[in-house]
Amino acid sequence: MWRGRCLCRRCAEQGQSSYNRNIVTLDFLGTLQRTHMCGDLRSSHVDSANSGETITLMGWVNRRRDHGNLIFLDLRDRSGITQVVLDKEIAPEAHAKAEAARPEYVVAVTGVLRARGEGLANPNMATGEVELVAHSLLLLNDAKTPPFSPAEDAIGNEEVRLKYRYIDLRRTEMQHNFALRSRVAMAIRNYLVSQGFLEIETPFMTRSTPEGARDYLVPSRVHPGHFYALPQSPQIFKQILMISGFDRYFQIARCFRDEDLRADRQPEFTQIDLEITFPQMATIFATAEGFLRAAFNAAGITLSDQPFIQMTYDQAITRYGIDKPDMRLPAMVDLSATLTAELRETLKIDAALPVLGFTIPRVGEMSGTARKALVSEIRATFGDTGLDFLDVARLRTNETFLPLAEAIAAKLTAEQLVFNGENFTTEDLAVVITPKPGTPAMWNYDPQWIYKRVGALRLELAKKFADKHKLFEQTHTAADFKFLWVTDFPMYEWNEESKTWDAAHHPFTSPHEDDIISGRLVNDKGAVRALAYDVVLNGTELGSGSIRIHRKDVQAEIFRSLGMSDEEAHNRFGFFLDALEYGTPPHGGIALGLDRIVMILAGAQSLREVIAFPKTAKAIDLMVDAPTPVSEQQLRELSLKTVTRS
RNA sequence: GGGGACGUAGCUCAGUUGGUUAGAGCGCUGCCCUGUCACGGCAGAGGUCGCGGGUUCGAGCCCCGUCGUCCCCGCCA
Repeated sequence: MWRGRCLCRRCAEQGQSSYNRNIVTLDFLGTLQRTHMCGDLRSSHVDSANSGETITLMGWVNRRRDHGNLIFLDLRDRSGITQVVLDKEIAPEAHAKAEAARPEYVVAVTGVLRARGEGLANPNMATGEVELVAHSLLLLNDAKTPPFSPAEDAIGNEEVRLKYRYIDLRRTEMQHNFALRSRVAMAIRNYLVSQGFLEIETPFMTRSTPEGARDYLVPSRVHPGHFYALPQSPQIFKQILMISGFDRYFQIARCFRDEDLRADRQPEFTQIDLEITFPQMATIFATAEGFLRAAFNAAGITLSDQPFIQMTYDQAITRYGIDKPDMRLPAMVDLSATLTAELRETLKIDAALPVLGFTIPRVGEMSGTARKALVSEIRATFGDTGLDFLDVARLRTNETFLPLAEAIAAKLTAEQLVFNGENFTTEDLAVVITPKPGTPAMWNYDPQWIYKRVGALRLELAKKFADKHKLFEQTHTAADFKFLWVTDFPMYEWNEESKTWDAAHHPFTSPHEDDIISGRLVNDKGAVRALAYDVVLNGTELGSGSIRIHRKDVQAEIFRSLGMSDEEAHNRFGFFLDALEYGTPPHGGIALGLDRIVMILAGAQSLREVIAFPKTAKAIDLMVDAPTPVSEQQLRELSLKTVTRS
């Protein structure tokens, strides 16, 4: 064995003295087969009869502890780690090879499993009762010193992790995440198939429909100047599958949206997409709840059989100030009724507007200084928004306001001060948000604006105090997961910029039948409710769906109301309008984000932890380095020319 | 498009008021070690302080610009 510095050009250039410190002679695998996985070995596998039965493990060197004539290798595969002992007296050749082994070398070990002696067991390891005494060791491959060690719990920065994703993915946590993801996806498939759903694939190369998100485009070589688009969702295809009579469709489908990213948004992501004919919302809810229970079950969590709670969009806004309420936090309460006319006068609070209160658990334990800091923080958060707040604990110290404080406390005690099974005193209440007089122009006297702004503050403060109050601590039981359905979304949203009505969901969503019959669809767009619904878990939107329009006349009316001429609608969706004319059954469905479900189940803070090869916030794949420029030749073939934008 | 945080050894980070030769832990290399399991001991290597410009006698530190990563707002039917 030649030992010395690697002299190859690459190492010389990089100055990496660490590469191949010892040039080792690598072994061939030959016909050797693995007999066990590292993480599976237990006392029951020990060769107690001394029959000499051997075990062969293969994997990566996790750690090496060299005691001279005795070397320990922690051998790792996806199942776990087993300690291998190399004793110079027992197996001198294997021992010599182990001297050359380094972390992340790939090795095969054959030997006899033995129980560790008294005091030698490691209770922190699943396999800590046993160790493999090596008779032979094969060095199947060496490894450069990795930029970070998969054996370490402390993880490096994301840039390095993403560049060397294959090393990052070796970490136990990541291995668990993807095993979990696989189990969850399988459980969902099994459930849906058992409910009579057919899995049908739809195209990736499809037609750009310039609604919603920006498309990723694919240029056509044979049709210069023409482009396919990657699907933002299989929406139209799944509706056409219903028109085609497939009755129940599902797909675990990749979707693509060219929008700015977040911790919970990737440019390509995976949806559990399904659609049924002759739908009642209850059927769709039961189906989604069914596969969610199956998915959680696959993660070892048994959810209750009770249907998820439901609330309307309006209720969500007035109680939580957001359309995806986190039910782990107490709701807001409208305290308008507790304010007498005199108090409103004294406090200069507008009689027409809501006065909202919410609790911050144990805020009463805060010191005076901390409380002051919180107060100025809230002021800063609101900025010059025309909102102000009252600190109830402060109100209690002022005789004028004592009745108000008592009234508020009484109302909150009734409705709010039991949280996570604990009772709080009114000292826990910090804030009551009131619209300040004199600056109504900023929010157009819109109560919704107040609800949403206070809702945002509620979330911010919850995050701030989350650790302190163990608000989001995971016990990994059903109690950690608060689901709900939000229904009756508005059909339209007013677009202040373009002065038009936009579809709040998508333009294939059916309005409430009542709102069609009553004529509201034409006369009072702002009041039209959609048969659209979201499923929300712990403040995260897991998915959304709707009952679709199945009548051509209704679909045409919706397109018109969105400011789309018949001609324009025909240009964009002609094929779909045609399809609607050939016997379209009522249909509806839903799509849920698989990545988000797995992220929550894994207790991860980012989708990147549950997507094997994710992209950065700027949509770059750091491992393969994509996107890249392409050759002039490729561009010419596609009849494309790049221009530099100023 | 906007706001914020970060960028110093392979990794995690420290670096005082701008002042001599930029440090620590881990990792890495060599030697020693038969019961370790985050092994230990001794010795050693390793730096374009993200990049570019400016101020200054002097810049890791101050200023301007730029690039990258992360978080948030806008955006995501």
